[in-house]
Amino acid sequence: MARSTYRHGDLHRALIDAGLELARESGPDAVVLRETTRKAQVAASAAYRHFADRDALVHAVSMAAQAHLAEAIERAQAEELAKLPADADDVARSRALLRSVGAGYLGFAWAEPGWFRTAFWVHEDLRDAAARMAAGPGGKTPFQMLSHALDAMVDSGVLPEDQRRGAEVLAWSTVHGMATLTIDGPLRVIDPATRRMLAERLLLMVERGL
Amino acid sequence: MARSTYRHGDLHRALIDAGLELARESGPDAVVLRETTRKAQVAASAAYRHFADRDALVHAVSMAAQAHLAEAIERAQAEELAKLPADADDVARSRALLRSVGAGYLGFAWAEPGWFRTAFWVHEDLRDAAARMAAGPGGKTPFQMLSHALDAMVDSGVLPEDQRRGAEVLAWSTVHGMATLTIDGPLRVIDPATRRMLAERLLLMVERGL
DNA sequence: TGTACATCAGTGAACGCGCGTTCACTGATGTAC
DNA sequence: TGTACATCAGTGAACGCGCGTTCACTGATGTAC
Repeated sequence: MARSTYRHGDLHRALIDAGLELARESGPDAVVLRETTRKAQVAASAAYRHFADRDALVHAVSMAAQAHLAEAIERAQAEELAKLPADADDVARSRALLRSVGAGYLGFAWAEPGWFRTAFWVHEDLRDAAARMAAGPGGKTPFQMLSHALDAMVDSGVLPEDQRRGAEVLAWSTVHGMATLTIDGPLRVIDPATRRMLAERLLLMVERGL
Repeated sequence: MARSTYRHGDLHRALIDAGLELARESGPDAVVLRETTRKAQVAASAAYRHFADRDALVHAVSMAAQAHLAEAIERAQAEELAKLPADADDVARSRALLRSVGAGYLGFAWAEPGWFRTAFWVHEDLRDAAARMAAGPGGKTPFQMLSHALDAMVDSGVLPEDQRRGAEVLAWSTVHGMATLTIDGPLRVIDPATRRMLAERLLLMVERGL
């Protein structure tokens, strides 16, 4: 009896991909070990050659989802900068940089709510551990892109230097809250057009408020 | 054989209370039907006299958690207003009103993270249904208290009338994001003193940004 | 190049678990006479 | 006031379920000679 799938090639990757597919639909709870191995066409126990337990698998899927988020922000940033007139000054550039981080973040949450939720899944046992998010192809985490944009705003003089410290947390809180309230929370009833408009105003508020 | 607990008195309420105790520790997932009935010292099947299924029970517990949140905000508001000098003008009063909504919200999230998470639990089958949160003893939901504070800011002239529409969503997003990032998310490593300071700045940012 | 052998990735049967839910029951309580 | 009876809140045994995890195994692959 031929066992063509005996050596899989890259089961580690295949399991993460299967997990991503499951997570995409509804979030991290959908990454059930048995379902994931089923999707990868492999015995359930095979997962234990690559992950210590289910939590380790979900953690890996979460990291992959974080990378997708980072990539989405990179893409939004590139697009926003490309739209800028060639003679745009540093003020306009730094503003565009910051706004595109927020817009990319919200765009990802709305386009891929399952992945967005998965990216923020936290391993029970790691509740207290330092949390560092995964980077995109460009090598930066969302937090680092946000930091960079804020630095640019200080350089261009839009953001007073004494307001710089901790500004990441304020900006991040704002868009993260809108994301969670509108995909899972009580504001999920807001239609896409309205929430896009609200996102615009939210980003303006951050710019002015910082 | 005496069955002293045959008629319970108010099992409906007792199950919600048991659920609240379980939810307090770690959130809505801890409200397991069998565990809840065990805590209420009753057979598991007894729950079905009061709730259609587990989801209905968790929903009831969620509403109770929402009421706790609303009450915490009411309390924060009363305290903040009491601290105001007697000759404070409407500007100061409306500002205090808004800030205390945010402060009460964040204070509750930090003091009772399990309940906070439970308050935002969403019934799978009700994902698309209109979501209305529960009110506190004062009869107002958190959203209504926020609305009222924003109205007061318009009346006192701090908030331009043309910025009033949708301002609830912007303000709410901001504090909700900080709450979720700091209790569950990547910012959970921030120590209580630092996050209190950041909350101060966050509320200032909202005031200025709106 | 051919053969013997060690490695170890994936198998599949089995396990115990706690869960949500059902169902026929029982007996405390309220009510009608 | 006393008795018969209907009601229905809570019982407890039973169900099937899918889960995560374990374990002895097998056979494809790489390597040493």
